[in-house]
Amino acid sequence: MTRQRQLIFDLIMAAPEHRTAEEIYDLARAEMPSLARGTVYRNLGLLVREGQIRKLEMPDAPARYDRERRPHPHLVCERCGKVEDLVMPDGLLRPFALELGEDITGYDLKLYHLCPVCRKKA
Amino acid sequence: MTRQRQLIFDLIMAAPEHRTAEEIYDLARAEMPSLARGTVYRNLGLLVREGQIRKLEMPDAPARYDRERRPHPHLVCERCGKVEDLVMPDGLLRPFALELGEDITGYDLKLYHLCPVCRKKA
DNA sequence: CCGCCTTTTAGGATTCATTCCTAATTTATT
DNA sequence: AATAAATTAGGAATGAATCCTAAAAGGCGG
Repeated sequence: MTRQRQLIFDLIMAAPEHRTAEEIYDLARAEMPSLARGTVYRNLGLLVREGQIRKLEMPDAPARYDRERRPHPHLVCERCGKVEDLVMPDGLLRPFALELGEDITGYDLKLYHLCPVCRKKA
Repeated sequence: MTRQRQLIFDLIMAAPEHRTAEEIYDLARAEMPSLARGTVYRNLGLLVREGQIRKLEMPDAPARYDRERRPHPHLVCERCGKVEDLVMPDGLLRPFALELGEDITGYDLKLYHLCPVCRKKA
């Protein structure tokens, strides 16, 4: 566990925001100006593979990273891309499990809306 | 409506596969060798904006295009990326509508599994 | 069918997120 | 502290997608 990996991990764990790699890079460089962009990407990938954090693919935008490791749906603003965590209601995917035979290994559920800030602008 | 746009549209409508832009480009060039890659991307974007087809963003892979315009969930093989359409059970998202106040503008639901071909290999 | 205006195309350059490369440094181990 | 293994900085490379421009095609009114 290197200083740079620790820093990246801490930054993600410190706040509920779903940041992009670039945002994490900028934040981290405020504390460690020599940090390389590639190091951020490599460690994010590593943390995801270890199951410590989650990667959130965003349509037509860079991926975001989520400190919450348990699977859950997301509410995404279709204008600005802001992301909020949602709670998965019990048994919501049951109809699919019944149809497909329980061999679902994961899911990705995004709901789109206009966040209050973007609604006001429009 | 140009020959190239018609060709791209026809190729998507002709088969249920969820192809990438590159696959569509290859198929189209078999019939029209002078077709430019940019023309494929531009027309796919155009067809999506018109609501004629749907764009499916795929994790760590190029986007795929779906001839079915009505919103619906997808079953995705986490190994090879093959995509199948699913039927959305009535009222599945109701719990969220109740919680969030009906202002959901769209959704994206992907279920991941291993397709039979990839299961056999593993 | 003809000219005129608008849209679209081919082809290549460009962008942007992300990955890869290598020598130098850091971390972990003995 | 010495050595082996892993990681870093920095920049080059990749790949999907977009953008640019001059040339070609569509589409219309006559």
